[in-house]
Amino acid sequence: MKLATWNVNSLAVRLPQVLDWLASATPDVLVLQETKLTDDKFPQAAFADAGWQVQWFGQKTYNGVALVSREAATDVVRNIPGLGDEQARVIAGSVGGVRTIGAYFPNGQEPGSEKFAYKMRWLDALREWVRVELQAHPALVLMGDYNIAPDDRDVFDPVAWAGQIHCTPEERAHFQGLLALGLHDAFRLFEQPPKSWSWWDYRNLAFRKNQGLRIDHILVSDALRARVQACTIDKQPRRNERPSDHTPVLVTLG
DNA sequence: ATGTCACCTGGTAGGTGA
Repeated sequence: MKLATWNVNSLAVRLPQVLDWLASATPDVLVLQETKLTDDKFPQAAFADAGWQVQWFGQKTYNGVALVSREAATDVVRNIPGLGDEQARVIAGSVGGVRTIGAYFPNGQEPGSEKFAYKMRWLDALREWVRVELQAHPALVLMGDYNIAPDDRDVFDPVAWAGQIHCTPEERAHFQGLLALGLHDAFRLFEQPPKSWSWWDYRNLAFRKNQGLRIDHILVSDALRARVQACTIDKQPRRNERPSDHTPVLVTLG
C-alpha cells in the first residue's frame, strides 16, 4: 500500500499535474494541501473520471485539503474536532485499514506574530486529537505540509534559518511532541541522500540550486512501523512547467 | 536581490499570504 502527500498550491492550477502524477505514481492514497477552492468548485468529476474517490474540504483563496483514494474512504472527519477552526486544514478518513490524516499545518509567518500563536494553538489541538485517534485507530498515518523542518539536516542553510519560521525551537518541540505519541518520521527510518528537501522557494532559483527545506512529512504509528518498506521524495513534479513549490512525499507499506 | 507565484479586490495595479 502506497500513501502520499502533496501541497499543490492551488488545485485549479495544478489539477492536470495531479492527475498525471496519480496515473504514473499509482498511490493508493494521496492527500492534498492548499487546494484553495471552495467546496462547490472542487473538481470531483475529474477525479472520478480517472477512477479516483475523493473527499474534500476547502474555503475561498486559502488553505483547503483533499483525500484522494482508489477505495472509498470511510469515517471522514473535517478539521480538528472541537477546535472551531475557521481555516480548512485537515481531512481524515480510513482506507485499507489505515487511519489517514492529511493536514496543512499553519505557516506561522514569523515567531512572535499572531499567526505564530495560532500555529502553536493549532499544534496543541492537533496533538490532543491525534492522541485520541491513535487509541481508536492504532494503524495511523499523519501526513501533510507540516511547515516545520524538524532538524538542521532538513534545512539547506541551517545557520541562516536558525530561529526563523519552520525552524524555531517551539515548532521543533511540537514535532517531537507528535513523535512522543508513538509516531515515527517515515523518511528517517531509512538512510537518505543528504540535502533532501520537499519544498523550494519559487525565488532565487532555489530549486536549481537545491536550496530547500524538508517540511512535508509522513508520520506512521508504532503499529505500522514494521510495515514501512520505503519513504521517498519524488522531485519530478517540481521540474514541471508551472510547478507547485512543494513536491510529493510517499510511503510504502507492506 | 525585497529576486516568484496565486488569488483577491477592483479594476487593467496593489495587497496579502506563502
